[in-house]
Amino acid sequence: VRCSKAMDCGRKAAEETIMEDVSNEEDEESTGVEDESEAFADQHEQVDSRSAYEADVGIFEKIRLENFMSHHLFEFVFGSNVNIICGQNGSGKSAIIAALQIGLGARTSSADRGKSVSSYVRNGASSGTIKIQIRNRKVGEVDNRYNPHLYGDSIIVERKLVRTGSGGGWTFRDRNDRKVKLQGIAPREELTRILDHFNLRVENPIAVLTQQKSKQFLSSGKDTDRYKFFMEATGLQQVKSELIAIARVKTEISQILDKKKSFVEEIEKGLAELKKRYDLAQEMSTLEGRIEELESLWAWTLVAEEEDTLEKHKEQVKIFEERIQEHQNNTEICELEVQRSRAQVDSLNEEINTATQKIRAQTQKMNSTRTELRSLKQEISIQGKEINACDSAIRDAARRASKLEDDLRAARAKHEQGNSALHDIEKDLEEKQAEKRRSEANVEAMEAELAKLVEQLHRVRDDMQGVDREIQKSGVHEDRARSEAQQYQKSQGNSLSKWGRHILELQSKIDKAFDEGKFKKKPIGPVGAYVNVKEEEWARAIQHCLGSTLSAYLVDNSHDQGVTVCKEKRGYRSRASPQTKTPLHV
DNA sequence: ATCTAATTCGACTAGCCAAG
DNA sequence: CTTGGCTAGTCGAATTAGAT
Repeated sequence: VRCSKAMDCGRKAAEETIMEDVSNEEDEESTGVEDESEAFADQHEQVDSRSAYEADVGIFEKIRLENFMSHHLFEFVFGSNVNIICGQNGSGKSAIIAALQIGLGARTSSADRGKSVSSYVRNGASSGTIKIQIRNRKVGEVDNRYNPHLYGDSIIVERKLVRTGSGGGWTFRDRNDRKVKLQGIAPREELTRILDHFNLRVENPIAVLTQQKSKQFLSSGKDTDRYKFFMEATGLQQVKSELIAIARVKTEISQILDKKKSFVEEIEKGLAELKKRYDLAQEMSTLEGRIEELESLWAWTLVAEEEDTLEKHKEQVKIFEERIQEHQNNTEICELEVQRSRAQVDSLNEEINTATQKIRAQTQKMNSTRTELRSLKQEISIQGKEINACDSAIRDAARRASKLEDDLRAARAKHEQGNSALHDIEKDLEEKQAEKRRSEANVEAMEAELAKLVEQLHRVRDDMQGVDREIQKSGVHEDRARSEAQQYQKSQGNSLSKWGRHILELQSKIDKAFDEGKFKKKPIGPVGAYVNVKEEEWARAIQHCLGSTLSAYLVDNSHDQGVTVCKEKRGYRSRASPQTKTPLHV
């Protein structure tokens, strides 16, 4: 099945190179994907053929797609200059452009064909692959190659797309389809470097003008859109955003610089402080040297003084030695005197002994006399004790007589006191009786007051019963009013008017459009009419969160999405996503 | 090679305000 | 009252590092 045509205008303007989707050939399909990979690397002979005007680096040599959009397996060798691809609608021409964009890292939104990477995987397949070969060779003296020691004459960028979850990624291969190991650089960064090196701008609308971009440029009447397109196409938008980023970085750096300056000031202050301390330390060191000198001087002065003192002491010692000699001479004379004195003492001792013997004899006589005196004193003591006993007996008799007289006086006084107490008790009794009579009168008055209070209490109870009967009557009225309100709400709930002022009119127009066959399937809505709130207290919160969605209508196919039932816009904003939410469009 | 969790970044939306 | 510009917040796709 013919898919596309490529015409190499650089070499042979009229010659056609017909490319075919190899997946649709039965015998090719049986070879499998791995065989195709080898073929991808083996076709260099075709690629190497070169005209005099072709570029040495940065042009596409070949593209290979597996399970990408409508392509099961597709491979295309580009001509060296201008290539024109043509084919019937749906044959996959745009898919090749999209593959070049997605394969070289463009955002999926810029390729116009899908929102996520997974949407580019062919229906029925779980993953897909894009392989793009870019020329990287040197011919002549100028060398514009990118990392030739890693890639050689061609760089193959491979991107794997997966349908579910993540896991897709980038792989880089050399001319011989060998995987290149990146050292310390992320795959995405490597791709950016390659694209920057070759100045490949796959998101620039001038480089790749998609159908949507061309419509935006050609048919939009708005100057802002045209200006936006101009900014993107000329790269000024990128320059502008880079300038903004640079300005931001500059501001951050100047802030850091200010901080560092203040930091330096602090350090300088610290340095001055340290210098001051250093000067002080040096001054102290000088003073310490001076102190050492003075200490040394002082020590030698002391030494000189001590030497003078020593001389003086030596002279005194000489004087003392002379005196000692004199004393020794005196001592000898004194010893002779002592010997004479001792002889005198001996004679005196003999005289003392004889006197002592005489004293002993006199002492024995005195002792016998003392014994006789002691026996006489004992006899006198016994006589004295007997006299004392007689005296104490006389005193006891006198004390008993005195006590009897006291008892007699006390008995007489007690008798007189008893008479006066009896008189006091009689007086007290009279007072108590008078007080009792007063209390009885008080009790009678209080009983009368109590009777009045009981009567008042009965009256208040009667009043309260009347009020209770009134309250019961009011409750009955309230229940009746509530049930009436519920009935009223139920009757209002059937109305669609609460979902918007124009909702009834819109509903009738939708009904009419459906009857006329404008819709494949009747739109469902308003959404709010299908929302059931289990607990009434959440109703307002839910209404607030859902907002205008409550008054929207739902369709389930792209045909019905484009149907307009009301051209004029009344009170609704149509800018956000008019075809999906604004009630006037469904 | 595959899967998961964390992070980044762009697209989208609601709300506010000013101009016509 | 409508429209358009601006901003803050949210959501989800894409990417990457790390584990298996």
